[in-house]
Amino acid sequence: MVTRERPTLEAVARRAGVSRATVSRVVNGSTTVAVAIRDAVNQAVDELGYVPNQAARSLVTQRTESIALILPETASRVFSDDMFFPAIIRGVSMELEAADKQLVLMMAGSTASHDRVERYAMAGHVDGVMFASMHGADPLPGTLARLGIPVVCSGRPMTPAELPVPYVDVDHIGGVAVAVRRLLALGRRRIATIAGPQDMVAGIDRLTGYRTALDEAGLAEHVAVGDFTRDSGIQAMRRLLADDPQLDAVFVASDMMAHGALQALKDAGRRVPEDVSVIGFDDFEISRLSDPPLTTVRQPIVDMGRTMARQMLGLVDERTDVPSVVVLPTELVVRASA
Amino acid sequence: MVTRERPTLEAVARRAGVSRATVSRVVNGSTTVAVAIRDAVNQAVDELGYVPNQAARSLVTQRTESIALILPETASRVFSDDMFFPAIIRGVSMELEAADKQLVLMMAGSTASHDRVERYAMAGHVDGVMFASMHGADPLPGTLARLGIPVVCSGRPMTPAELPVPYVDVDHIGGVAVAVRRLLALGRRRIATIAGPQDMVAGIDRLTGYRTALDEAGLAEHVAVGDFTRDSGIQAMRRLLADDPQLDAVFVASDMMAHGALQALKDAGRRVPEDVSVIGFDDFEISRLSDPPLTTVRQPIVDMGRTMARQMLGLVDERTDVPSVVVLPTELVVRASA
DNA sequence: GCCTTACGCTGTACCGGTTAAGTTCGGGCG
DNA sequence: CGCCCGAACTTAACCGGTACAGCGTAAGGC
Repeated sequence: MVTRERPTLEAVARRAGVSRATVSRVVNGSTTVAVAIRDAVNQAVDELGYVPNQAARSLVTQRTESIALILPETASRVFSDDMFFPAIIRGVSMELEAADKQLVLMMAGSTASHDRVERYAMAGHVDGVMFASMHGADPLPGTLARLGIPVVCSGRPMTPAELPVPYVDVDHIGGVAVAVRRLLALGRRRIATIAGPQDMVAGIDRLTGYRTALDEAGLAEHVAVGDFTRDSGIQAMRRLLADDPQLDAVFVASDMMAHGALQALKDAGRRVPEDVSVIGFDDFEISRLSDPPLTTVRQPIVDMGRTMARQMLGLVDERTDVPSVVVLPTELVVRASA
Repeated sequence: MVTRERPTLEAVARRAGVSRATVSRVVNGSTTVAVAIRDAVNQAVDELGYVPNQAARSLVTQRTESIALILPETASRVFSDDMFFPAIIRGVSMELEAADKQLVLMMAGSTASHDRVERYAMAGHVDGVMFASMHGADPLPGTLARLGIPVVCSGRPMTPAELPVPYVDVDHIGGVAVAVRRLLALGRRRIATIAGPQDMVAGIDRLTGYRTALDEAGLAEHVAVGDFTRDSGIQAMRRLLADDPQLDAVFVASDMMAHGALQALKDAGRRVPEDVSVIGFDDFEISRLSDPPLTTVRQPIVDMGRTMARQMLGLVDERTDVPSVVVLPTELVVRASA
């Protein structure tokens, strides 16, 4: 493995017969450089195959042109079958690529890796840190923000509002309200819910939306809690059926759990939508293809990623026109299950 | 946003009353440093919250402690519904995290982004580059390897073997052979296949496996080609049925296409497995849950990611005991569809 | 014709670490 | 007692860029 010597600015300068400083100016935005010299330098750059050394550049500019995305789960939990994180990554990646920034991906499931993330950001290895969907009142975003590192979260952070960090979220409550209203319009009156984990804002807000809507209709609530996975949806649906065999509708706080619920309902001999109406939340690809196809509240996950990345780019450029909070709309997608 | 001044080695040295060099030796493996001094330095580090500046370190060590993973697809295609890339990322990430290296994720769908990747690696921003599942005879891995940059591919590269790059792959041909043999054992004789894209080794090898096995049995082949997506599976299955309404089995080169095929068979009024046996390739999570559950050839994707990462770590450490080619076994997982 | 000004380039001091070479000092040995 | 040696630390030379002060030159003003 011949680690070929990479040419330096110095080498280019010698070949073009100018000074390092001039080459530097040409390589960056060539402001106020004579055309003849600029051409000579560019030719030397091409001939030597010169590429600026990022470490040297970062050392003086204090910028790395790369942004971290933290997935606050252990690697094994992140990519089970849920398409949330992949979609976030996709949105973020599109936007960063367009801005010619690099994406550094970090899992941070354990407390140990929390330190790792903090040290990493402190080491100046990235210009900013984005968090995808946090659990509980994670102090890390606040900590980093206090250190002057640009931070953006997907999902409203649960930390006390001492130091507010910018975030992008979707209208959970409004989306759920529309879903529950559809169940009511279908004549359903025993409407249960499978809620998400109550240490995540997405879990809490969707449950709040359900409660509010049911309250308005003067109906009794019926709640089972899952953790957004398919299996937990199966378990929760079984509990709901055991508690109230007469239930005629269920709002499920994630599509993965909704697929579990469909499975459990089928196993219990209930027909969907004839006996029980089911509405999910997410609108993953597979929800079009389930049996029956799932009515669900669509949240624009890729857009969340893009928006988060755009906020971040605004922050690192110290632009003042970046909205620090963005709430994207949700939309009811009606299919066969309700 | 108060960009707090980060303490430098110099500051730590002053506070501990020693020289920069000594602090440096303590911060890295503290070889031959007196205990008293070491403790004093460590205390100063803690008090100041010192974290070494990665750019400065990289500049002199010529190492960045981070590794790139290239997904040779545009961002929008990578995370459609296929779990291949997420699983690779997961495996790679686990292994790199354990080695305290960072993962830089890059999409490289277009030719333009090819240059971006090349320039990025040349700029010394990463210590090595891993490629996930390439199309055609991509010259990029060879180019980088020639420049002395450690490279590992997932999937045997199709480039002419001028400069062989290390890779990890699975036993496509053996796995497919086992699958086809099962179809034969079930008494099937009109066995079709839905092949993967013929510009990818995974597509080519799986088709070869099918052809070989059918050849041995003295049966005629019946091929339709898809591109690993569910939709292409639906289309291909329709063509196969139109060509030979009597077919009694189909080996499908990916689970996503197999799910499409199941859909198309159901639409055409065929029962699985009574009328037609179906075997897929991948063993994604959802294949346990399809109707009927899918018999499939399991490939250990997460392990591929891990193995790839381990090879890479060996290369950057210039260890000589790293196998440059690893072929992982596949395994037939029998469920209801065949 | 001389001085001012602007322009364009060069020289060089950093950025914050690592590491080879140099210095100091205590102890073993002849 | 002097010499030599090694351990433990300091000094200083890089790594490869950026940016700022400075300087030469040509154009412009009077």
